[in-house]
Amino acid sequence: MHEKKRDVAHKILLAAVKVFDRYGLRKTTMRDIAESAGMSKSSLYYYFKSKKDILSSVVKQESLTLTRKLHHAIQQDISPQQKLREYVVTRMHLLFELSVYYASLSEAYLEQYSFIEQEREAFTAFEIDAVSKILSDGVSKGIFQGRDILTAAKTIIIIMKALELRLVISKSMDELDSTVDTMLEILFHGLETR
Amino acid sequence: MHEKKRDVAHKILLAAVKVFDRYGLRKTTMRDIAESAGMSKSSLYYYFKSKKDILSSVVKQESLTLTRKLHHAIQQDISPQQKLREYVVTRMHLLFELSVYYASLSEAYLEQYSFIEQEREAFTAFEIDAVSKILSDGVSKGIFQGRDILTAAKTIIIIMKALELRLVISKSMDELDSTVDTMLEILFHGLETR
DNA sequence: GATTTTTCGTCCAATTTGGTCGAATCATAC
DNA sequence: GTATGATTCGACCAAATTGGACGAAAAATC
Repeated sequence: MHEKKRDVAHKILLAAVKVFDRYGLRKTTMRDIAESAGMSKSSLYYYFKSKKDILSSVVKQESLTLTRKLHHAIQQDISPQQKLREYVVTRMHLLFELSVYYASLSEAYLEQYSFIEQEREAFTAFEIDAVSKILSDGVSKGIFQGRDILTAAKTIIIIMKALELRLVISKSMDELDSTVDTMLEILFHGLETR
Repeated sequence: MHEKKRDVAHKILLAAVKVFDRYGLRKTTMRDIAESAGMSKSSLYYYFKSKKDILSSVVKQESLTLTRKLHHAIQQDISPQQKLREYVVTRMHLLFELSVYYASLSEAYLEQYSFIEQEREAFTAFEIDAVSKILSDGVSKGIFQGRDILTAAKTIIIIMKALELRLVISKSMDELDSTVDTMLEILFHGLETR
C-alpha cells in the first residue's frame, strides 16, 4: 500500500543525503541519487517530481529536526547563561550532523531556489525568537543587563554564524567547543550585571 | 622566467587538490579547478595538456611525499615491532592527508587511466619491500618467527587496506590509532618467538 | 618596440544532465 | 486463473555542461 510508498520515499531521501554529503548539492545528479538508493533514475520520479523536490524534502526534514532539538535544548531548567551555552553548542553540533541543511544555508548557488530563501528566513526568525527569550529571561532575573534585547540577540546570532565558518575549516568538535566556551566567557562577562 | 611557470603550475595543483578533495575526482571539472585557482579555464591548458595530466601530476607529487615519508619513518633506530607500528600509523595518517592519492587508489572509475594502475602497482611493490625488510630484520634479531616473509608482508598489507575502509567511515584519528594498536597487539603476539 | 610568455573569450563536438513516457513487472483482489 | 492497480525500468529527448582547441589580446622581457 502507500505505507510502503512512504518507506521507499524515505529510503530515497536517506540515499540523497548520502550523496549530497559526498558531492555537494550542486554536483549531485539524479543518477547519483538513484544509484545510491539502488533503483533506476526513472523510479525516483514516481516518488518525487523533480530534483528540487528531493532537495526541498531533505531540507524540510532536517529543518524540522534542527528546530525541534534546539527548542528542546533550551527547555531545560537551567540558568540563562547555561541555556545560552546549550543553545550555541547544540546548534553547532546539529548543523554539523544535518549537513544538507547546513549546505543549503551556505551554498551560494542555491539562491535560485525560493524555498531555500524562505527556509533561511524562517530559521533566522526562529533563532532571533529563541535567543531573545533566553536574554529577556536573563534580564528579568537580574543576570543580564537590560539593554536592547533584539540587537543583543542579533549580535549573538552573527557571532554563531562566524563560528560556522570555523566549523567548516577545522571540523574538530573539541576545538570548536573550547572556542565556544571562550566566546561565551567573554560574552557573559559583558552581559552580566556586576 | 620559467621559474614563475613552475610556481603557477604548482598553484594550479594546489587548487586542484582542493576541489578534488571537495567534489571527488570524477565530479571535478576543469572549470572547477580554474575557478579555484583564480584563473580562466583556457589558461590551465598552458600549463597542463589535459585534466588527466593535472590528476597525474597531483598523484605523482603525493606519491613522492608518501613514499618519502614512509621510508623516513622506518629509518629510525627502533625495534622491529615499533618500526611496524610506525609504518602502519604513518601510512594511515598520510593517506588521510594525501586525499587525492587515497582517492586515486580507491575510486573505481579511474581504472581507465593506465598511469593510476601503474602507480598502484608501484606503491604495492614499495609496501611489500618495506614491510618485508622490517619483518626479515625482526627474524634475524630473533623477535619474529622465521616464516615465509613475503606472505607475512602481504598479510599485513591486506590488513592495512582493510583498515583504510574504517578510516573512510569513522574519520576519527584517535579511534583509528587505538584500532591500530589493538591490531598490532594481536599481530605481534602471533609473530614473536616465545 | 619587437619578441616572447602568459592569459583569456569564444567556439565546438561529445557527453551528461533533468525529466518524460510507455511498456514491463509486481502485487492484490476477485 | 485474470483483471486492476501499484511500481519499476529502459529508451528517449532537448537542454546544459563537459574537455579541449585556437587565435587574439595583454604582460613581461629583451
